[in-house]
Amino acid sequence: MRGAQGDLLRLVAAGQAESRAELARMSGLAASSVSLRVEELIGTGLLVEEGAGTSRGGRRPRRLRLSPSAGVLAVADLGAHHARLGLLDLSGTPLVVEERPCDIALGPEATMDWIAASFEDLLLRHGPPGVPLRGVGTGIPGPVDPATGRVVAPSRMPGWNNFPVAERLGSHFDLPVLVENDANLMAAGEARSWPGRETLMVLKAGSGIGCGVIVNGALHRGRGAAGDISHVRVRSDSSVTCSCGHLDCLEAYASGAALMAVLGEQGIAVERPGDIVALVEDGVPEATALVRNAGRLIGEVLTVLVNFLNPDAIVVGGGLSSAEPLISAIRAAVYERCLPLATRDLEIAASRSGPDAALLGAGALLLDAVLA
Amino acid sequence: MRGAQGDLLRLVAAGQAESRAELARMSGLAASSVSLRVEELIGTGLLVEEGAGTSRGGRRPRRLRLSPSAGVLAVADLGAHHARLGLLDLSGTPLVVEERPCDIALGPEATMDWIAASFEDLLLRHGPPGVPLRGVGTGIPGPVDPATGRVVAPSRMPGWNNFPVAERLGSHFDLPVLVENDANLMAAGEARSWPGRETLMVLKAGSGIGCGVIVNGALHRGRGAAGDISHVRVRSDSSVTCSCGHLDCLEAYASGAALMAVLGEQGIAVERPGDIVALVEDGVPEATALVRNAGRLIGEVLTVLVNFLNPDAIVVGGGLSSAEPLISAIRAAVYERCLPLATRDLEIAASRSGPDAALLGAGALLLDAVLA
DNA sequence: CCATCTTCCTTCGAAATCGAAGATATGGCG
DNA sequence: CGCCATATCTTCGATTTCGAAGGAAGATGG
Repeated sequence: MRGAQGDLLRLVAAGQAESRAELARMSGLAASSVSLRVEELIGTGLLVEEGAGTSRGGRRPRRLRLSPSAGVLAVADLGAHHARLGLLDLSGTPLVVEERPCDIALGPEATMDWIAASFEDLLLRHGPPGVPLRGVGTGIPGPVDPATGRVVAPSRMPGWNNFPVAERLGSHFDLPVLVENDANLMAAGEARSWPGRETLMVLKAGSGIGCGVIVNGALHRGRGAAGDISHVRVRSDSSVTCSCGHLDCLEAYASGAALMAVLGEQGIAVERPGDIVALVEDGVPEATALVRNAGRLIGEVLTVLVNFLNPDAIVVGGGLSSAEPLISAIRAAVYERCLPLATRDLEIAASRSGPDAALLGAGALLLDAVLA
Repeated sequence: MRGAQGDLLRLVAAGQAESRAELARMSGLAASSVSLRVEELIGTGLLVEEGAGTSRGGRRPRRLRLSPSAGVLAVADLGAHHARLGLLDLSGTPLVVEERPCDIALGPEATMDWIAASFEDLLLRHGPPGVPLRGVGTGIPGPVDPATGRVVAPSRMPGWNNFPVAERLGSHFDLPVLVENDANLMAAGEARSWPGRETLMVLKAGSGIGCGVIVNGALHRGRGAAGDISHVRVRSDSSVTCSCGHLDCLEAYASGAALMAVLGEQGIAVERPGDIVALVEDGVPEATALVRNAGRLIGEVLTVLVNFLNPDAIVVGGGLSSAEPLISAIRAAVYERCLPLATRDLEIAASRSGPDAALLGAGALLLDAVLA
């Protein structure tokens, strides 16, 4: 699984290569070396040959796939009140995905132990017999220090500050463990749906506002908080104090939580960001206006970042992302104020990976650890 | 010069390795392979052995250096009214640097031909005899499309839009040619002075405001305009229309040109950004207040970007950077409003590479092309 | 249907790379 | 001073990787 062998498996798992010829092109190794190694990998049962692909004008390639029995990954995406949990094969294809209620206010120990137990449960009920678990990972709705796997100064996770999440989760499994910010995972998941786009900004618009950054195809972590845009000061007539102690943070105006609060004051009861989307689709004008305004504010913040980073695409995901006015308003703001060179081929679009993006991202990142 | 050989030369040139042992560690090759290749490189005259280094507790390493006769690079940093020109050896050490007046308003053809002639002149007068020219490069005070080497929509270079600068400069030399935005070159130059700091924002505060971005040790170009912060809208009571057509751009308030205009209105004549620094050092209160305010505005823009990118350091260069109040004000703004995780180990400091940063950056980037 | 081109994959000798062992050189310490 | 620990560099046989040539399988086009 080490070195060159790992590289080849990674290419196949990531869907970047499907045949020996493609592996040779992508890995830079000689075709003959690839053949040798592939033969070994088939021998050890990690790869399987699976029929022929489509010809590109010559002999048809013999398609390669990761063996379904090579292993599974258990991944989770932890939210404030729910968690999505899933099993993936090593190529990142979900075998099963479930959503279960949970409450991060119970604290990090209880929550991590609950995730571990849920993984065991999923494996028992849906894990293919005899296929080993190869890695576990979870997303966290707060900043994670990549060096230590600890949660650092989360704004809405009381009791979690500085808790060694990765260590606790890892204590249940003697395996590679991944703990990462949820927006970062979403970004890693989307990245695979945008081939050819090397630099992405992936916005997570849900109860909060998060953003994951892909630079040159790789997740940019910074010090663990990279992509944070929720505490940017927005231009506003009124004046709101954010939970972080500063004035007029984007999150205080444009997050799902902020919108729900405003709707609540107007006597329109909403429980979760998805309810806002439903209101917008039903044509409730108050909701539409709110969402459009949120999009404008987010878009104005993004203009700065688009000029600075010059991404190839801005991908909008999260519970609010299916509200069409949100994306339109973001588009309008960005295209209006950014430099022509920065917007020339910039695509601004809704998520392609859907609600499982974070789980897919966890799989993609875990794969690197597993095949290291 | 190809492949592994090039990698070893690059490591030596970049100062990342000084002995065979270090080369082995940095390159990942086996010590024996390194020895073989180094012997070859010494044989072809590209490397020379130069005395012994300091022991780290065992046998002393035999220090390796690029041969002074391996080649020279001719580099320039083009400004609005002046150009810095220099010759570097392949390890990026300047052999000679000169500043000459020039005028980009004469148009791209004349300017590029003038640069080429100046390179020839420098070589005649300062080039070591028999040492071949291995590459040429220049910085441009405007956006450069990395794919085509053309200037794209420059705000203050009339007549240059879409001109194939790299092609024109290259027509004089049958060699690798580099054309890059000036702030990007400065960033590439600073990067070598900040070992261990992988992600940098390098601010160029001169007549204009530019910024170069280093992510994971490599220059981030985006679509050619990455790092552009001059047209971010700032919070302001008054209301100024920028040359780009939008309201209240940072550049209209905090660039050297803007400061000079304000000072002019106050009857204080200044010719170039350096004069402002002199006024500040002389304790002229109007100048100090202006510079401090510019720093605050720049700092407020940087807060957004620091939260987003989580750089390891912010480096301030350019003609205004030696004005101490500028950096203090930037520091104050950033440390006040950024997330703790983002500022925990963030360093905000003046340039370490000095006025030749852009030339050094051109050398570093050219080296990659030369040793490709 | 057959010649020809393209692409995929394997074979096999040549070349590069590795890695273990040893030679060389130095600092530290009793 | 002599011995040991450490680090650098080289030697040499074993292993891996390369690359040119060729075989296999299919597309294309008369």
